[in-house]
Amino acid sequence: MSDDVRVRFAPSPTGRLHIGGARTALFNWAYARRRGGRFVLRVEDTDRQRSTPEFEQAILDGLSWLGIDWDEGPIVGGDRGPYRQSERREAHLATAGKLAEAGWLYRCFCSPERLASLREEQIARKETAAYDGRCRELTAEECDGRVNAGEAPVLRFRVPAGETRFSDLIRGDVAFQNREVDDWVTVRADGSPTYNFVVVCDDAHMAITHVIRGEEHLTNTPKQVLLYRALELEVPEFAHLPLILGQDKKKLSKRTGDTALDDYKDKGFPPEAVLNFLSLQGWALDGETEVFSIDQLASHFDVVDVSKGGSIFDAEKLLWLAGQYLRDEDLDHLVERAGPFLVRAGYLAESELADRAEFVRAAVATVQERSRTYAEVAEQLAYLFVPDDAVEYSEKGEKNARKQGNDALSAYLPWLTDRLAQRASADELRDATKAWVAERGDKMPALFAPLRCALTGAPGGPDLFEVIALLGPERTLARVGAGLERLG
RNA sequence: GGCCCCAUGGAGUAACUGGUCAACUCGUCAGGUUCUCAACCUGGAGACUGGGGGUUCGAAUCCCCCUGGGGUCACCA
Repeated sequence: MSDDVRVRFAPSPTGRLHIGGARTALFNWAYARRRGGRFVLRVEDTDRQRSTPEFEQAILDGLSWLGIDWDEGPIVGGDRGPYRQSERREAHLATAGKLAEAGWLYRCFCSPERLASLREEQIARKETAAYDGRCRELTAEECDGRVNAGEAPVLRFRVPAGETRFSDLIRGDVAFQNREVDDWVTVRADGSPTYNFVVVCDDAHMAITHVIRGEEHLTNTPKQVLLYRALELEVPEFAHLPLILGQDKKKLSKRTGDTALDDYKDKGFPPEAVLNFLSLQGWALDGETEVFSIDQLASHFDVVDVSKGGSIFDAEKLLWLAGQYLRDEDLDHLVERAGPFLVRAGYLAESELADRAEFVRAAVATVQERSRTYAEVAEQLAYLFVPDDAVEYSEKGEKNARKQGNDALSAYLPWLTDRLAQRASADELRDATKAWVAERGDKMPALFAPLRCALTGAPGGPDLFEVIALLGPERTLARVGAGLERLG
């Protein structure tokens, strides 16, 4: 039934939330919303060495930052918990017991060393590396004897002959020969259950109807399908999402760029833009609309529309999208988001954000249309927060200035001093200045290039009269004075 | 290497169940606008839909082969 769709996102808290994981979560979420189903969050923290509460928190925070909420899982609870895998150990072992009883599991005493050399040999012979079944037919007596002698066996799944096929919502029918699927370990020698085993236990327990995950799990699927059947459970629908690739066309990894969602948060990307971008990796709303909200995603998304091929992560397009969102933000909202970046850059103290609110607001307003991230907002305002005699002249800015010479600027200084004393408004000053330049028979850049360099050091930027308004008369004149010397 | 998956301009995608010039967005190039940068506007280049065979009146869409790329082969998840 379409109305009891249940999907899940099952990250392991062994690192920060990966950009690919974030998209997997997003597509699961969107599918649940579209179908009126439930989105379950399950934390797979069974690798106790590597799992930490901090990473778990970071992952939850990452999802929240994007605007993804979950109906069941950590914090919110639910009646099919616990949602932390480590807390489900008993249920896992009970299921293992049941399976063993039914004859699906057998004890294996092969040493890791034997398995390793077996693998090597098989690879050398160009065969599929798989367990050879040496312990498959041991009798109960033999096994008990070895256990009493102190050997600790693993429990392997007895893969039947034949083939396993399943239908993938994105890829269609997929078939694997069972002989290619080895008798994999379900319970380790120390009694802990393995990943492929617990995934099925948990997905079944949580009544997951659609398993939507990354393509790297495609080869795990036959093992899991076999397990569902052995357990006499209904097999869920599967959908394997194409991978997000780096510039090298390989699975996105740290080598090829920022892979953690946090990196984009830290770099000041609007979360809406990141979410929008992620949606576009493997999916399109209608083939025309590029910029859309999370609500539009939720009302249009369907996994069957996801494309099969992996997509290369294009940072340029993400930046473009970021700019779309940032320019569209309400100024107060933008100030709120960009403020922390001004503080982080060391331009302002936290308290000044409030104390100098009007100034900050006016400053941010000047760069909104030319910024794509909050970090860029701060970056472009850097010139405001340096001493007037130490404005950093960019190479290009200075070159532009020197090309024009100092004549216009030095003549302008006394004129400007006078105007500023009369408290001319930005608009008045702009008009008057242009008239003044024209009267001298100069081209506009003759004055503006050196003036811009003196005031901001940059080759381009906001309207200079807005800059002057931000700096105020005193600092403006100080900078022009300093500029005349430095450029002379 | 075995197995599995995939393949539309540089990138992301579209093209209903095969049907006129393969569409949109990013990027790129040129011009306009601006003191300038960005934004914005206009225009352009860029794909014989990886290659080769079929099926068909007709294929990016169906079939086969090849090539290329990726994923995966643990007592990690």
